[in-house]
Amino acid sequence: MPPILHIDLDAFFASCEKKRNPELEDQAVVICMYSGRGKDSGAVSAAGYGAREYGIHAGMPVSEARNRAEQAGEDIAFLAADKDFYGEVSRRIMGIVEEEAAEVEKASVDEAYADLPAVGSYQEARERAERLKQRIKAEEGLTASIGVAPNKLVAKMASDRDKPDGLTVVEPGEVEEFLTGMEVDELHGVGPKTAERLEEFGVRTVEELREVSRARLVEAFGEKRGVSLHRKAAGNGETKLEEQEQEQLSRLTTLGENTRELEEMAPVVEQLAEDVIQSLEDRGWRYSTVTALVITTDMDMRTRSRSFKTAERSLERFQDTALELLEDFLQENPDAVVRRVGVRASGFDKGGQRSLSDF
DNA sequence: GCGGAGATGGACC
DNA sequence: CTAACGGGTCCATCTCCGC
Repeated sequence: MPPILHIDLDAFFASCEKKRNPELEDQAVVICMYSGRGKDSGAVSAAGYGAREYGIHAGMPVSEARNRAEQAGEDIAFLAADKDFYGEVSRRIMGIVEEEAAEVEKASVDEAYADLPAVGSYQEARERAERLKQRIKAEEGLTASIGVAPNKLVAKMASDRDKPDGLTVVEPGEVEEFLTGMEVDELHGVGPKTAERLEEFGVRTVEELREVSRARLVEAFGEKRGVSLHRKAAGNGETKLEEQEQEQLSRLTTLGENTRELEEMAPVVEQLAEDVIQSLEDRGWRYSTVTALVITTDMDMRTRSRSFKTAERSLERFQDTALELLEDFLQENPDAVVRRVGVRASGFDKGGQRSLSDF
């Protein structure tokens, strides 16, 4: 089995900011997504290693992160996320990866799987991975952690083993040993909910999971998830790299204030729809399904969607449909109060037909 | 049974 | 007030419906 690499850029957003502003070099950094409500309303998008020491992590409310920073008495920099900038840095680094690899699958802005041209051994793969790390450091000033393993699942977990600036090689014969002692939620794709359900089975570790029969897992989790859990426990992962096709495109925002007045949400929804349609137009895609997304004040996400028989590209059609769906939702949920709204396009027709401006 | 559509939930970054 | 809370994507499951 030829080795697969998983490249993970360390504390990527924080590292991008430090690179842009060297004064931050020795400071703990927190990257935030602000909602625009209060001064600290928002969530932590990413925390640099310095900030993680104080228990600050992605997904945490900014206000809580501020409390922790204060308690620690540490001067931590809180910065607003600049996704466009991170995207640019990402593109350049992915370019380096593409030069060093035979095939690359970008998994997110800061992660990629890669497969190497004609490597004969894991030793050789290790050397190539070292070289890739060095190039990223020399050319972009960022460190990466790399996992090398027989499949994507193990490569991903291996890149996580030694961070930052790590390199972990797991040869085929070492997979079992690598997984030994791990808790189930350390398996990529097994989150808190699944871990909790497994605990009811008396399963906490990967070794314990491996002892559960495939049939029982399927019975408890359904066909796909059951089989997938069974495979994961054995360190059996996908070996094929393929760039995943985008299948949906959404925009979501937090309202100035909670409301259930359609008129207050309408301009926001129309703007979000415009953004989505613009993106589709840039790509030359048409949509056939429109979804209205609502996050209520209790943070519950609700959706309403409608599909058309043929793919559309009209902005008005999209806006009108989204607003109708939103209206339906409000009518069916007289107690719901809306905090955030969003729209989504899916069911793409990426085929030939381009917009008129292309002719 | 099998498909598509629609709604929801889990997971990850 | 009994906590606080972004934006985005993918995948799986369940239900319903027409066939």
